[in-house]
Amino acid sequence: MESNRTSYDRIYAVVRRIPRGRVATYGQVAALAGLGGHARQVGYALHALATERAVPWHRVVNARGQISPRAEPGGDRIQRQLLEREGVNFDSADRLELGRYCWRPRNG
DNA sequence: TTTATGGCTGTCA
DNA sequence: ATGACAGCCATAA
Repeated sequence: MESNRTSYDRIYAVVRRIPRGRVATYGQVAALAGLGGHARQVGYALHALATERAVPWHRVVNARGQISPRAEPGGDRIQRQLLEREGVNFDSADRLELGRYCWRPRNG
């Protein structure tokens, strides 16, 4: 069990489980990480990450299916590029269809 | 110990 | 459909 690890590590573990071409919302990741409801914490964890490349942080978007304006300049732009590179299409509103790309994790 | 911040979310108009 | 406001809480200094 990863219970010993910190919440951040749990979040990273969940994000790492997100398959390519799929996206998950912060709330979803939080719930899967056992933080249920603390979606924000996920954002902080990913922000604290900022160096790990082993975590597909770019596959995490907000509940609106949109990329949140991040602190780092151009960061959101990079995220979009990475997603498009994985086959995720964005519309004119810079959004993606959650019902289409939303990651559907199985029981576990 | 306290203070400040933040890659969110849900509700209301 | 979009725009605006407040709330919640862990991490870092």
